Amino acid sequence: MEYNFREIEKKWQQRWKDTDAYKVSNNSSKPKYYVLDMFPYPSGAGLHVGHPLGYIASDIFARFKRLKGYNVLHPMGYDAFGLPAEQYAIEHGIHPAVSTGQNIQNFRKQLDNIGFCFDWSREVRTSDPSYYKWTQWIFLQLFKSFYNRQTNGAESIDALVASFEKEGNAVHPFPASADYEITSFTAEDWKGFSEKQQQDILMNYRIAYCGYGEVNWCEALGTVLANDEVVNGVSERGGYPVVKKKLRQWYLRITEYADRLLQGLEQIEFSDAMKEMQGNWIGKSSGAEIEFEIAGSEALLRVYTTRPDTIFGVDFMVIAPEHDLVERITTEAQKALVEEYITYVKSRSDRERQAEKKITGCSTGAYAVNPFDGKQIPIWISEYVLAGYGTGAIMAVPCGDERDFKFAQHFNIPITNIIGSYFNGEEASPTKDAILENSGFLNGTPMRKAIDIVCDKVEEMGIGKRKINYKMRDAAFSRQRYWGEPFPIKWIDGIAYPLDESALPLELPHVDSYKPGPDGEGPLANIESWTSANLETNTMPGYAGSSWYFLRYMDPHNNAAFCDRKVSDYWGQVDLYIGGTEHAVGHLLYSRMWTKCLYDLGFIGHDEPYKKLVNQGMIQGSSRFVYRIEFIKIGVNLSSSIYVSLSHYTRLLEVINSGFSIHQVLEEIKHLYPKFEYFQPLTESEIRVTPIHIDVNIVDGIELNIDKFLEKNPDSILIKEEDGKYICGAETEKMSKRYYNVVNPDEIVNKYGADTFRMYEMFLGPVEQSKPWDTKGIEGVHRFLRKLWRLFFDEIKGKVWTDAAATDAELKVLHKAIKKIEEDTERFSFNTAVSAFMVCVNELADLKCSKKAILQPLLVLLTPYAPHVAEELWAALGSEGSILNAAYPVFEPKYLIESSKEYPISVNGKLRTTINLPLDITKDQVEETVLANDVIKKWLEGNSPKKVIYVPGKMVNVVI
RNA sequence: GCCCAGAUGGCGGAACUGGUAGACGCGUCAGACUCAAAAUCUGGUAUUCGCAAGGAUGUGCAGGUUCGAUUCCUGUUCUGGGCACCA
Repeated sequence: MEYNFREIEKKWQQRWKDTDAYKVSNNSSKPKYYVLDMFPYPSGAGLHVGHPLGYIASDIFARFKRLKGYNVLHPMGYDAFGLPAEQYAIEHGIHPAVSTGQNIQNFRKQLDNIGFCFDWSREVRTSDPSYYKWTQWIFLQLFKSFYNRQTNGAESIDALVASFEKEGNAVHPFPASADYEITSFTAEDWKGFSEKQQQDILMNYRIAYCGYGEVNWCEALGTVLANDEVVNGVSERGGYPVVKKKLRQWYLRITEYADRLLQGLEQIEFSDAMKEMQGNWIGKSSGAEIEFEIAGSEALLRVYTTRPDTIFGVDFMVIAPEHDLVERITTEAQKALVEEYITYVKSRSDRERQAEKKITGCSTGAYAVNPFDGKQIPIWISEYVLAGYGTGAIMAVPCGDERDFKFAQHFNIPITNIIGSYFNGEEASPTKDAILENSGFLNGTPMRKAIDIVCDKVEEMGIGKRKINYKMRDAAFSRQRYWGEPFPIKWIDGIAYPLDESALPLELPHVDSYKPGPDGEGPLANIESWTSANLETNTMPGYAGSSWYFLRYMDPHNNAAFCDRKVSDYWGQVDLYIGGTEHAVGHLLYSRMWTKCLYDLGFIGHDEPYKKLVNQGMIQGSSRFVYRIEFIKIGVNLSSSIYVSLSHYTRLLEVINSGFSIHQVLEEIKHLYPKFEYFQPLTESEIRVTPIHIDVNIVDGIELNIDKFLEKNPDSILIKEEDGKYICGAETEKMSKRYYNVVNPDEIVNKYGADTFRMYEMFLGPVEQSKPWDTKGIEGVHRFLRKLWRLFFDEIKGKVWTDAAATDAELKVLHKAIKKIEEDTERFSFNTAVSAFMVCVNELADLKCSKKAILQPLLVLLTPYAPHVAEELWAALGSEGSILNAAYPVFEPKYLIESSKEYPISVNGKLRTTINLPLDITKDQVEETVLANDVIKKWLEGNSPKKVIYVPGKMVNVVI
């Protein structure tokens, strides 16, 4: 009997399906455990080998917990709204619902091949009206709520209205992220306001609110572009210019939750790195907001600084180019320059503005006045100051800040040194340890003390106040797109009204065209019936549905609520959440915020969604390149189909980079490929050798499969290496369709089986670690499973396992494995657990042990890792019931007790010999035994030892 | 540019709390079985000097702490992830 994995896996997958083996109940006497994967976006490229890494890990853990006696919730679904489906629709005219449905079917088939224990009866799809009904419903709750700073939580907006009617906004001043023309009003004011005014004010308090924000606008395409669709300042499609444009947008007031999101991190098990990333994203800082007078103007310049102590070192001010003041304060002389600079900045993304090393800026010609010494400070605009952070203006202290320093140097602005020898004139020093100099009344004061002194002073003078600032901004929550949840909002006379909850779901209407609507609006603006009903034409972003899906799994078919409170109280937090770090600051923050909102409003009983998070590494693709020679003539690419092998590429690159004439380069090519002919005019054009991604599946290692390549690219000329091979370049990149480096798990499952695939993905390395995909080595895992099989069945003899009693040596092997595998599984060290299985089976094979008493518990250990073969062999042993419900074996210490151990003995840290010592030996006895040893005596060379270091169970070191 | 992480043989990786660096697997070399191949089994395999016994070197790079550092500290290089409309 052979190990026929294809038959076995098919059989058990069918059996599990037929018996609903993985269906989970919301009622159980067992303790609960919730294992969740970040659900996938069902892309057209299908599942690639990177997806299952996390799924296999969570599957192993879910199965492990089940064997340990827990009621385990382990669901799966699809994050089905998103841009790619819409782009596909624009290009191919296929409705996103259709293509997404097909992709989901494909994903499901691929997932099923791997033998996961998902409870598919709980599947969710965010694009399904029965699901997004509740996304819309939750949005309405956020719209109808405000953040009460008195009680630190979300509350009904009705309570706010009641307070306004009684005492104006004295108790509830505008939130930090509000933007309204007045800052305070009385009860009388409120009652006198028009409906529109009242609603505008309320909008500034709502947790889900409407405001104005900048988007990437592409005039040529008439549409808003995602950052992803903008490459080097132009649209990815077509290469058209992209500029910033202000549009009406929905937002979530996540800034009000900044502190709670920060504090919440302390109670949850995220990695320190993850907590740090979230903390940095929130970016809490304390400092002061200070107002500077502007010479010859009524206007005041408000800056935020974390270092008020350096106020005498301010040599210039920088305000964001889009700052309101720019227009008011720019002098006549500077106007033209400033306008030119602003046009330049408009074409640049926030990222570029901060990343570029190039220093740019422009003086406004205006001067601010230092409130303490009256010094006139020039005001500049520069792209490195962003309008969205702080007040959009900074006071620049070049001796203390590197970027300010470089700016001052570049524009020849004189630098005041206030930190004495900490500043050497070569580079800035952000020290807080200096004693202040050149600082008026602060001279001689340590910087740390000066911070408070200046804060007190500005508050006393009424020109500023202490302020806590957050880097985090409110979350943009609308897209000018089709394929997303419609907002349940109606606009009447410029006022947003929520739809009645009974009208939900507000279904996404069919459109004839996915093209954008007028004035940057989304495709919904093209629908007559939609606009005439005054419905909001924006849709929600991709993260809307994923911000609460973990709750829907608990109660997926509930039509009366997003999740019954009793059910969410039973399952509570996700005990283990597995997913990539790429979601560190997006999804993970948003879902934490939604959870807190739902908690505040009393809909659920916990305010952090995830108890523990494990970040799986990314399985990267290993891309392959061929190198094409291209001739460029006045912007026209004269296409060639000559591809050079890697070493020639390196050589040509060298020639081109060292400034040789095109003629010489062409000669070089001719040298490689004598048949190469070129026309004289080419000598006036430019030549390039461009790496081009090719399908990894037609490359063997780094050697191109020339036949397959020529099949796809006929008429190509390949300039090969001397040995006749064409060698490709290689690079590690994200696995993606666009890089042609996607490896499909189906092929591997088909060749080696799901169990081998599962164990191999785990064996590759730690789950948390990123690594490029490589099938080298999968044979070893497959061999292990066949070896295990042979402990049960022989090709000739058939059944070889017996009922004989196990020996102590055999029990020792088993119990060692139980201990190691259980520990490793518990701490997510699945790769070492797989190794432990291999060691165990090798040892059993050496002992020729085929005894049921040993093999049966071993199979239970194996179930989470290789469930199909474990079930099959379990049944073969004539065991009762399904192995899925077996009890996890308990390791017995008595089989692992050792009386003595071989210790390494070192002299001064150098290993010299080993000695067998009893485990219960005392420190003194160790010293005595070791010093009496002949080898050690020799190494001591008559010296008396200074001390003997004995680490029980580990080693002994003699120091002389 | 900013934030986070990683770097160990020919390759993937192990070393859990500062204590024998290289478990386990791949590859490779040698051998057994075989007419032969596949499969399977046995042994070797960090580098270097040596016939050997044995020695020296060795965890990206440069330093530091320690009897002892892959592990801790400082600096640095490279690679990967994120940077607010990809998901």
